Amino acid sequence: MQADESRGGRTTIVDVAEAAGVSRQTVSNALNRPHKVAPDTLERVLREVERLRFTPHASAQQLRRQRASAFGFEVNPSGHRRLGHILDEFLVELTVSAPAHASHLLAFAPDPDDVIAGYRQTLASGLVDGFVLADTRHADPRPQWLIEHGVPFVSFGRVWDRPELTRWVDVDGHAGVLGAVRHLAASGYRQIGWLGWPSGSPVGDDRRRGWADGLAELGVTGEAPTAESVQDLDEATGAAERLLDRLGPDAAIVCASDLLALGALRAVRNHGLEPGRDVGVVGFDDTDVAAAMQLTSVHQPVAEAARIAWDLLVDPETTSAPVLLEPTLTVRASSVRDSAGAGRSSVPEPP
Amino acid sequence: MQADESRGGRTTIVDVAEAAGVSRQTVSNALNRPHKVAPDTLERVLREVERLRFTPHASAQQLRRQRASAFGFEVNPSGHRRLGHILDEFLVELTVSAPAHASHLLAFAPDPDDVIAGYRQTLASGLVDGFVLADTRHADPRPQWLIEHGVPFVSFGRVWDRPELTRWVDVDGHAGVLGAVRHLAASGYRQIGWLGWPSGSPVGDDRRRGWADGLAELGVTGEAPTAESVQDLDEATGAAERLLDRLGPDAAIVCASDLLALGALRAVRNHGLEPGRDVGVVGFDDTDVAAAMQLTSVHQPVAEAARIAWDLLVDPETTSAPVLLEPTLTVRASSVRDSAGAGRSSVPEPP
DNA sequence: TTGCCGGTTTTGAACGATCAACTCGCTGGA
DNA sequence: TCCAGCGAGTTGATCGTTCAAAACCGGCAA
Repeated sequence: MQADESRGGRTTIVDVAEAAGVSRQTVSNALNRPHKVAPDTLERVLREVERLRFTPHASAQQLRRQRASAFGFEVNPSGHRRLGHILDEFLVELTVSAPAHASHLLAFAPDPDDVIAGYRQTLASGLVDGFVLADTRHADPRPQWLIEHGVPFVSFGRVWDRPELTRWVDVDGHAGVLGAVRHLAASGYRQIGWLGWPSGSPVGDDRRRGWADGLAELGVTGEAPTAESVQDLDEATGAAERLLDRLGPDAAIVCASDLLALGALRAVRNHGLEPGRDVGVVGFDDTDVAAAMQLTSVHQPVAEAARIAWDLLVDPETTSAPVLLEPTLTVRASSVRDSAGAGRSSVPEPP
Repeated sequence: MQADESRGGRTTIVDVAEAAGVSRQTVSNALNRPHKVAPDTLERVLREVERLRFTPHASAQQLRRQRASAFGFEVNPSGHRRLGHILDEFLVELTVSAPAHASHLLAFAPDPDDVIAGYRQTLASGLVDGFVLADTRHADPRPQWLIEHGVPFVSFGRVWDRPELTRWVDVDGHAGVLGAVRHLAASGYRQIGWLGWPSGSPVGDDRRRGWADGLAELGVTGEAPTAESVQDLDEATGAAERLLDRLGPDAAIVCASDLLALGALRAVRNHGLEPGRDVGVVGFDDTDVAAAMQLTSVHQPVAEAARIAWDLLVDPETTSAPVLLEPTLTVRASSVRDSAGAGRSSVPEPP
């Protein structure tokens, strides 16, 4: 059929060049620097590119350009998997927006005993130009190492230990919880307690401050009831029960996570009360579990975070300021007081 | 320090060769065909590889070998996201076992309007050698296209339309549900109903057959009560309520998914009954939601499936038979009749 | 005529690895 | 004595692309 594929397997830039009657470099220019090619030549070349369905060989480009146009994303085996799948979702959204930045994403799983080695290895193989960090821990060794070695990266989540860094996107947990408090107050709940993680976790502390500032805004002074629990359902249930004992009627509980909120729901039930009608409950992350339990929850704009992460990574000049995204509140039955038709909620569910 | 990096940036095979006093090809052989290198030379070369922390440049290898040692995995934006994250988990486990097969995984998100184009493009770029399919739909165009173009692939999930294919791993839904039926019978539930998807979905039909065969094994004859619902919580709840009306005391409901099971739990509550003690409920997939709701559920061995997928993909000769994995049952309160500390470890109520 | 200019296109080299063919020294059978 | 055969190691070519520099070319001023 086509003399072009005479060489065998794949269609290369040379096949296109011959078909269009130009040199390989002109084809390359047509694709990468169209302004350097005469208009009619350009059209002819692009027509052949189209016709032959030419796709440049990525490895050859990477080798010559000394750039992979790819970034690494660390995934972890099921062990330290939390309730909810915010990070899975973030990975998916990163992948979706990758082509818009002429890049792709490489998932990799470093050895838990030496995470840095995994990063070093992946980088040295030339498969990636940099990394997208997520789930930034306290005393996280990764930012330090990456900076020392001049490796580009962005982080989903502030780099708490190094406030001078600006290359991150995060969701404003403080604002999210503050919004939840306002919503509860507007819905008529009279007392609003906090069920959070033990202090020391930067994310948890930030969310808690949102709650405290919300109360201040409402004019509440003095000690407000709080309880603490680690990320475990039974423990959260117990903590929530103790919290309930200290709350008056028409109270609500704002929680640092959906798992804690689930514990709160159970505690409310155990007290013979009904979530929503008797006690408001709000969670954080808007996970599947929240949807299934009709739990009002703070929703993170993950897709937007992913897009911004790419911007920061690929066009570092244009977007240099750190970005703090505003979460939204997904309102469901657990924070609605007049639950007509209890058990079947009137709140529309997201898919 | 080291004369090796005189050339500048990265450490190449030539640097290692000079340091070890051999030619580049010998270094290559030492790494790829150690048996072709004399023992003492081998040791000397490997020592230098270690010392200089040499990592071969993946693009260069890929270009020369005409092989990417990478496989594509399709991810989809949040739209058609289902309850549970089996596929996210599968992706993670694939990534974890990738290095064991000297490969890696590339996530990509095809245009939903022309999925095949995404596959063609990804393949043509030379970034991958083949694909891992998951979530094989009915009348799925992908296997057809891949076969026609001689592209290697495995599938997580049988390729239902083409029974002659053998390149897949799957979890035996039939056996999983059968095991659930046995468990329920052994736990003392006297009547076991089925809450499934409308027939026509191969996965759902397979699971349903597991239930039917379980009943047959127990000696149940005649019509047993079933109900159908699409994957939607409210609809599932309604279907389960109708099913409950037709079940006697000490009954149990086996469901085709955790979402359906969640509907069943709500229906049980709406009838003033308690899951587990009064009505057994079993779901499928053992998602976060199941764990949170104390729902007994059929658990898929995802990590094992991922490992086998790599085997089938990378060493096609050694493992040629299709593999059907046995799921396990994660037993929780929703299928335990004597809920001793009721309220604590028992099933939380949905609102 | 010559020289130079700017836009356009082509040619040689290189990215870093592996494949294929070759060299070298040695052994052993005819 | 000769040379086929073998193990160990080397060298040249190559994968497909882009960079850098050179070549081409019509036009226009000197």
